Amino acid sequence: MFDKDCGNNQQQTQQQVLQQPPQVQPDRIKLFIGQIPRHLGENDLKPLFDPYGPILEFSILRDKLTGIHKGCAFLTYVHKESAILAQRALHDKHVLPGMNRPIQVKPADTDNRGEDRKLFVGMLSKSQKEEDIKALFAPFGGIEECTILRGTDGTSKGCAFVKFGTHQEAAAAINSLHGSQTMPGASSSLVVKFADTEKERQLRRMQQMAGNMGILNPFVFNPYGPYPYMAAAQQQPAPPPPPPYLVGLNGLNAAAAAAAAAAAANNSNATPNTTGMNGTTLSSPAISMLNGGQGAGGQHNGTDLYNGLTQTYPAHSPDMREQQILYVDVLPQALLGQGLPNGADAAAAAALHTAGYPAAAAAAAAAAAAGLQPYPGVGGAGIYGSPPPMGLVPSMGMSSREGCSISGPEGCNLFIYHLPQEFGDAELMQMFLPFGNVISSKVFIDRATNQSKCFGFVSFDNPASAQAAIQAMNGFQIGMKRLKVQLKRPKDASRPY
DNA sequence: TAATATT
Repeated sequence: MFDKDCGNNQQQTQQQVLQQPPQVQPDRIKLFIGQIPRHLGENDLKPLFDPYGPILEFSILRDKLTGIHKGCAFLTYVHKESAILAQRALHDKHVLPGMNRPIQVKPADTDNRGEDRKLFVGMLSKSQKEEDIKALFAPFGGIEECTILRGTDGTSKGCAFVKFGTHQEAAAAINSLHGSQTMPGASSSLVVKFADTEKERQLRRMQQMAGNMGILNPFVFNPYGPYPYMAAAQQQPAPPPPPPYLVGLNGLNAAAAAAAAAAAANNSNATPNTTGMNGTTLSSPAISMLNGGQGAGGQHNGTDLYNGLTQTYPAHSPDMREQQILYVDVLPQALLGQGLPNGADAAAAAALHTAGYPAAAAAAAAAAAAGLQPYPGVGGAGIYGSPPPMGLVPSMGMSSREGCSISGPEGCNLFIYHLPQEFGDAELMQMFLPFGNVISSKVFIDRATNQSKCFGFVSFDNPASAQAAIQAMNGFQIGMKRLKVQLKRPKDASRPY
């Protein structure tokens, strides 16, 4: 049958022949090969694919910068029929050594990666199988793929991906099925929506990491505050220079960002059963790679009080939306070897960073290293401007688990809900210092578990600062949660029961 | 309730 095709090609015009050499079928199929062990190269795998016909092109996908094996490949046979044979013979049929899922052999997705026709389905029963999901979605169109997400033990995670042939079919399924029913054992009605795009996934990972890692620096992170608001509202004569501890913090953030980004980008390199976090030291390539990245508006050198290394911190741009990149000259050596997330593929962080994910970089920058040493001064006299009024400074002897806090005047005291679990009084204070003199910060601690209850109080010495903080920080996203920042009600009104 | 990856 191949002879017949060659014959057809010979009948084409001279120009067509030049564009399309006769031995290559114009309708050849490029296959995507997945679940390839990362230690296998092209030559190791060729024997697997050779039996189905002559191969036109076969290449393992590798990271552009690092050359790291991505665990997948593209394969094009000379003949379309070979591709069909190979897919039929191999797809989902073998588990390559070291993998825990079978090899994938299927037509490669093109530019949009099929994302516009791929659905995420949530709130499924754990007992539902691929066939059940297919049956549910079949009325809306042709299903190209249906995958239930499972843990390594094979149990369903209660969600799935379903890929239709067209965007319209997928949309129809959403319209009819989303919220239409509640599956047995599910906590709410069926969720049917378009799957996250690759960028959204990156962001999600970053945010999760930011949330997991705790301390967050609104100076770097929050694209809409606090400065723009403060400038607009003229609550403060001028943005204060970054206090020394924030210079250090930015360095920490940058290092954490490098690590976070590396870990995120590194997911593709993780061996099965391994998550993104391990104790690997942030490797030196991170430093050199990140040195190449210049953040918009970031340039000034400062001296880190911890280690004396040169640092950079954001300039006081009137619009913090400009400041979405990492500001790094030199990562603090003190961070290296502190059990940051896997930085082994740190160059990938740079890749993420330079490949059009400024928001991801910013989100990554929001994550700061665990083990941050509070700068002497946090928790004491005000970092900015004049010290708080006498008698309002939290006593050094006050235990952070006592749950009491000092109130400022009415209109100056904030309730903060949905704090990250890791936040203590000091982190809470750091987060609100940009808005004025924080005279007290208190995270509530559960006595039984010694864990944060994820809410707390912050008090300022004036209502304008409190309002500025609400404006900038209410709704501020940390990880999967959003802060809720409200005025605390006066004492006499705060006893509803 | 979010993943093994798509030049």
